[in-house]
Amino acid sequence: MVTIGDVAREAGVSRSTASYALSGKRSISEEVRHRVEEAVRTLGYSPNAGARALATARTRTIGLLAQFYDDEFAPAMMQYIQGVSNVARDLGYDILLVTESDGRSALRRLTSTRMVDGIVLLNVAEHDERLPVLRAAAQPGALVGRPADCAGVDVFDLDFEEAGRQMVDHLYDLGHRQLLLVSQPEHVVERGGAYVWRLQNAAVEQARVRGIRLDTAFAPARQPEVGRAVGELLQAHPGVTGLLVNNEAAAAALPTVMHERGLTVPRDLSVIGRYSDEFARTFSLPYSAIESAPDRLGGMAVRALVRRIEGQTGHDDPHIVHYVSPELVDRGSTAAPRRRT
Amino acid sequence: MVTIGDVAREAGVSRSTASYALSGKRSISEEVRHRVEEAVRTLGYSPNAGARALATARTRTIGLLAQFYDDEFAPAMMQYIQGVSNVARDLGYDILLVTESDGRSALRRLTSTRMVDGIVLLNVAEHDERLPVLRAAAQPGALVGRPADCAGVDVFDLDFEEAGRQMVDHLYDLGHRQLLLVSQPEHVVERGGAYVWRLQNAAVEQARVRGIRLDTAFAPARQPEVGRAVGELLQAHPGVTGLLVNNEAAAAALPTVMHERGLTVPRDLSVIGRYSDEFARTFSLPYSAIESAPDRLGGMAVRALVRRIEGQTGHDDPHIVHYVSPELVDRGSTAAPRRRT
DNA sequence: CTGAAAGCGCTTACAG
DNA sequence: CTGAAAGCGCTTACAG
Repeated sequence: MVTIGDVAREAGVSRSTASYALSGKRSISEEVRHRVEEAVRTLGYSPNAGARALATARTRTIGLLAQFYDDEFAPAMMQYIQGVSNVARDLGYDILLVTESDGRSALRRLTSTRMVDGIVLLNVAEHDERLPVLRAAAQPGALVGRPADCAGVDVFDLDFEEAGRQMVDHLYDLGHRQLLLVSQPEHVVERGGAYVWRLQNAAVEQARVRGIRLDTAFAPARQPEVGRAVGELLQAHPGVTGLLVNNEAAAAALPTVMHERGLTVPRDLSVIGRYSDEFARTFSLPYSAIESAPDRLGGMAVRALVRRIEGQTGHDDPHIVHYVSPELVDRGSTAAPRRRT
Repeated sequence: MVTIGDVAREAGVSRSTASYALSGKRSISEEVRHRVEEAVRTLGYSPNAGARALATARTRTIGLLAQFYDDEFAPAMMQYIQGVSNVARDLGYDILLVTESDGRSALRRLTSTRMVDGIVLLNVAEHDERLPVLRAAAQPGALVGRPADCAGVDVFDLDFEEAGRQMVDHLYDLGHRQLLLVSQPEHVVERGGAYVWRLQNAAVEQARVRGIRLDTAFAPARQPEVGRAVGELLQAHPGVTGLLVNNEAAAAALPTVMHERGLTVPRDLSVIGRYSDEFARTFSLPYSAIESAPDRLGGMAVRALVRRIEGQTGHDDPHIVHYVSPELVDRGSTAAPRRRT
């Protein structure tokens, strides 16, 4: 292994000079800098990450904690990871990806051993058990998803309340008066997936404000159960003209369900979902949807995190709680209802 | 930050004794070991990863290089990553996930700075440009996917030739005499996705051996283009009674295509794919398929890699090239053909 | 069974 | 503008 000592010898300077020549942290004569760079090239030197981490107390690595729950739809997760990963790289950081089920011990391991300079948490629950660990850690943290208590971390999330209102109003404005909202499985809510009821509560309230009817239901997150469940829901709610889908698996199953029941969108039913454009493409979903912007949210979280790591955000600067405003991507799956209820 | 020095002082022993007490690398009196463990607990000590890496020349981290190509189906990738990640954790390793498009420079960065003890490569191409870098590195490497030259690395892949033969024979045995194989987009092949033509060549050859007709076609990897393409293919091949699908996106699009054309499986068409069971569930695919076993392959790669890292495999021990035998998961989508050609 | 010391490969005040 | 030295927090031969 070639070390900075080898480089220094080859260039005929001291190790400190070699180090400074490479970091640029103090002025170096043009000639020496050149000799050092030359030596680096001929020897094929690159600094040892562990040694540098030890000396600087920085690893240039970010811990990314993601969990793949059986009742959450895996393809939807992937995009958050990609968003985080891409932006991190742009900022010069690598990603330590942890997917183990015991997030608390994983988080403790990464932070207490100083493997990482900061933490990004995905699948954040209302009362996330990883949060106390994260707050106790020396490293800063950024979350995608909003917990009940946002103290001590930067938080980024879609504005699910606004999303719920927007979905209701969009259909209301078209003339719909009887709606059905299909959410993630109840189990997600119980685990603390607060966004589910955040969207739902806001939708229910908005329906009340508008004076229209909105029924709500949970549906499984796995195929093929979800398809069957959605079919049964449509059957049980014959008067519904507008369907809101806050459940990726249900959205993915919907084309088949509609086919089977001989229904056409938006002629027989207006549909509006909540998922990303990438997700829509992957599953060929022809439904208008509130864009969930996973890559954008992941990227924002990393950027805020790196700002804290690098001290551009003061240690006492207030933490951010940022809501991304929902945007409706129109794919033509909504129209005025054919029949009035 | 609490160091091993603090632990030693608290326990009233030397730093080396504290270290040995924790590592168990030499015998320690029961009493001292107890005092050290007590000190660790009261101080909340955990070793600094960078310092340990520097002293031991081991990071207990594995680099995982994955690329998300536009023309490969992202949900299919995810499972390899999960397989690698889960097994790595079981073996006590963390995963540094790299998804950047320039795999060569990423690989160089990870290996030359000694951030990782070994490398797992996904999306391996026939002439993968990352391989020369990997061979030149000090760390061992394991691949999921077989390149033309397997020297210097451990290789794990599905036996795509056997898969092709098996798919043909399965339909042949049922009485089919006119088949169509839909593969990944030609672009994947051009980039070096050799498994595509490996399966195809073997299928073509097997059809020749059996004396039956097998047409081949490429299809896009994105929705909705792939659905349209598959529909047109079925139209252009009216005599076909058996469809082989080596293209995840095409498989995912198929239910809709069949619906649109009013075709029933297996009454009007027998279908056999090549994808994982998890993938089948995610997309509700009712088609029998050769299991692509992504988690198993990923896990095998990590296990072999760790064996090399930890020196259980000698440096000169021959490298492994392991083919997983294809297994057909029967979902009832094949039957004897209704009409003879 | 235990301790004092060297060394892993960097960075960065301190001195000139 | 440059060098000698200390220090980051570990592990592990060396000595007893």
